[in-house]
Amino acid sequence: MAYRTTASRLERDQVLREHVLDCALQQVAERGFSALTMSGLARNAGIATGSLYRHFPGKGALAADVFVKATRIELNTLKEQFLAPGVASDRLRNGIAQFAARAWHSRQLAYALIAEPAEEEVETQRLYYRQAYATIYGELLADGVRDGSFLVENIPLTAACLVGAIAESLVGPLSPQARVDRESGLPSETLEAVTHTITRFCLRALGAKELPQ
Amino acid sequence: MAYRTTASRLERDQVLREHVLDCALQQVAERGFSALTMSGLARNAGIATGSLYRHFPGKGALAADVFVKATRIELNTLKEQFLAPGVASDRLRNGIAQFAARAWHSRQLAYALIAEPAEEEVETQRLYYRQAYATIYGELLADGVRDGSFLVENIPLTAACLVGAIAESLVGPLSPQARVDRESGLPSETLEAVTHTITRFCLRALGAKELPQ
DNA sequence: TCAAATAATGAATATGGATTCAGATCATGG
DNA sequence: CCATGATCTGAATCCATATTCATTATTTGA
Repeated sequence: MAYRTTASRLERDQVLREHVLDCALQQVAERGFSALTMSGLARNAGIATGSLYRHFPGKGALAADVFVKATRIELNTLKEQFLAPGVASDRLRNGIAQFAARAWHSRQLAYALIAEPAEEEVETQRLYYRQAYATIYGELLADGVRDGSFLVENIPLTAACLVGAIAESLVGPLSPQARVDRESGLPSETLEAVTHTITRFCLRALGAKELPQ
Repeated sequence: MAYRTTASRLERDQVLREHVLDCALQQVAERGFSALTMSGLARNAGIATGSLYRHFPGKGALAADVFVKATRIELNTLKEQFLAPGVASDRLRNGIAQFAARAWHSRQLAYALIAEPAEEEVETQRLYYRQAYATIYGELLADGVRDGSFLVENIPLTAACLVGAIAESLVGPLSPQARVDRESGLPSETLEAVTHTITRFCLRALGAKELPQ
């Protein structure tokens, strides 16, 4: 007998799989999900088209894996801020600032993760992870109600409002960057100004006492 | 010579075109853009597939027309509320209540118009009309700043936040209806409760003095 | 009513990328 | 260094709709 599934083989498989995912993520970060084709990705990753199917059951699953890999990072980064010590309003402020900065510097990726039309499997994950976002916002709101930072009645729905406001204003079609890109080449609003406005909007909406400035 | 483009012919063409659009809109309202196929629509409208191409250059243009037809109605309905007499905060309240009620009662259509992935041409129009929404929100905000209802610095960005918060909480994956549909069959939150929470969120975010209740 | 011009028909074709698979290549144990 | 079987390859195939177009039906003016 020959060619048993040895440890080093599994290891190499795992490495190759990650390599493919990395290439795919790079493509998505540069040109969005619409630019992710199996043949293009294979070329990019230095393997044959058919070989992709040894690692992923199909394109939908591959795209979903890319989505999950990237989104988990964002979610965990935000969660870290939200779980830090301090009053809830400060934690929200920091979370928004960080999220905004990350989106600002990888706009195409942010758009792909939050809003770009994609495979059914990606939409399913998007649904799931939006819930996850809403949940951590909701937990922060609950903390804030307890520590007196916020005054909120319907926490889940309010969390949804927060997610929507932040997503739309940062990476949606109404974001300052999108507006500038399409209209004239005028200098965009600064990240600082945008962060300030969004933060103020959110804190006020939650009934926070102390506002920035 | 024969068969000049007579008035009655143009009239009939126009009527047929509207009939096709109505059928298409019905399909979209019932099952979303993903269920809109040329052959299906033709069957539905009682004409041949090829005949669709006498009225529309292609599927993308047709879908975009459906989108525009439906969205214009929503936009104008909202604009009417916003242009009514009274203080800005009241007008916003009424506008949100009406928008929420309409979305609540035609959820699939609302989702199709606001969030469903669709043809490139539809996305283009979506972009345009989101700007249009943001613009009328922005005008209302300007009014509100003048009449003392609101305290807002960056009007365009704040308008984007409003659009995002309302869209996400009403028709996005985080909306109460979506949450209930997927999880248990528990009775959904009422339209009134949802409207109340969203209104409160928005008014507070704008620095409005008097809140509901 | 007829001939000319236009519109309607729907089966056949085009399209564009995902998926497959027969053959080539490679890793392993003996 | 061979035999075995897993893996890799990429051109061929599939697939689901959008689109076309030769043919048939309608409309119009004379």
